[in-house]
Amino acid sequence: MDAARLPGTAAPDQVVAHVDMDCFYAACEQRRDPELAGEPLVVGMGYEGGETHGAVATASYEARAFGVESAMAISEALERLPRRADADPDVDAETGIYRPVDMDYYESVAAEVKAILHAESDTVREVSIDEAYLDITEAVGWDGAAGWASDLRATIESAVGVVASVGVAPTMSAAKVASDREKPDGQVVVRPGEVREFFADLPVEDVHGVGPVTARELAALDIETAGDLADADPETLEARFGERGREIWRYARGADTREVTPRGDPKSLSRESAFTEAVADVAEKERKATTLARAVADRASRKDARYQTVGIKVVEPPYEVNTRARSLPGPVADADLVEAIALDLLSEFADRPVRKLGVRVSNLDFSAGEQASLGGFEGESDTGAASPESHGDDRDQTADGQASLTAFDGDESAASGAASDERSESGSAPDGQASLGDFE
DNA sequence: TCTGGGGTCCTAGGACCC
DNA sequence: TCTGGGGTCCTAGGACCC
Repeated sequence: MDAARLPGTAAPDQVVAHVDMDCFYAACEQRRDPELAGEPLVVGMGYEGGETHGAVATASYEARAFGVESAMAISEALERLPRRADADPDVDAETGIYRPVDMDYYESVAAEVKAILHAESDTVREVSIDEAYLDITEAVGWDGAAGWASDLRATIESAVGVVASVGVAPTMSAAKVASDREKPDGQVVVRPGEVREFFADLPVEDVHGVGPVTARELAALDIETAGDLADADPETLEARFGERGREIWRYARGADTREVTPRGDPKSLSRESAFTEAVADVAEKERKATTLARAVADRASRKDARYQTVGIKVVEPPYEVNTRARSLPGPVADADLVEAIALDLLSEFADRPVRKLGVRVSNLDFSAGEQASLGGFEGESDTGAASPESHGDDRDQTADGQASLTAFDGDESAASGAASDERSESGSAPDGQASLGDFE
């Protein structure tokens, strides 16, 4: 659909709202514990009460006044804003409150907000726990946009007890920037025709898709504002940054042709966790990898996802990221197999110090739920078990599917067990090669 | 900057196929 | 075998987003 439009041509007349919760994790903590309202509050990831490890996930505005920022190391945040629990009550110093992330609680609060959003529009794209785009072209339109945004913010605050900012614009990228302009508890409406002017003076990092690396390279080209980017030569940008170069150029010009669409199924699921300090001990690394593998398999199973690829991430000091992955002949749902593959991939790093480990499953397949009713299906006859959409995948699932799985040199029993389960579940096409041969 | 956790997309090279 | 073109899938790394 987007491809039908030439780059740079106007998007269809679309009214996009971006709703962004303000300091969401901190706001959730304050909702749960009203005594935290108005306090400098820091919510830390990878942080346990009383420790100094981890990073700032969210700081309340009161904490930001002390220079505490998102992604900052907790140790540094503590230097700028000492922890109240550690402070000498006799010394009159400003202190803050530190809390570890409680994702389950934040998700429950987010669900209340999302329910409100879905009542406002049929087309909602949830981008993250605290952010969503709404297509309000039909439901609201331009004339009602400001009043609608104001009502929405009031509804969220009174019904859920957290505060949101709203941006409305003709494109997703402009709506996103607009919601950020009057934070907290603010709103900005950018009308069609105003987008380029709206962007002109913003730092180039505010353009979606421009991060620290690209911003540095752009600065070397004397491109510092979104206006500079809009005026730059797209050929030069493309030569330097590939397709993304042209894309950020279009965004800076307000020519973002993306339409708001709901998010589909996830492409991958992962769990990762850092050690407090780098660890070389094999057993300790394996313990963590096992825990992560179990957690990721559990997450997949709760989402009814099968996976065809299992991978690990290994971060070595100072911050070298390594990834390894192995694909299977067909999708599986088998925690033992995830664990065995993760440990096998990890063995490459046996004698190396590691600061962080991750386990990921990808190549996800969500069709298993539909096949569950065919559960009685057994054996080699492959009629019916494969859904039409999975036909292409089945070509890979030749008779050697079992051999490939068992060839994996980890836990043989787990691997071969998974292989036979898998074959009976998805119904392997015994001869994918023959059809390829017909091509000649 | 010495750095958490969960994702997405793009690119480049290699294996393999006809 | 160094000779073509066209394609797919997989792995690994990088940049980015929140």
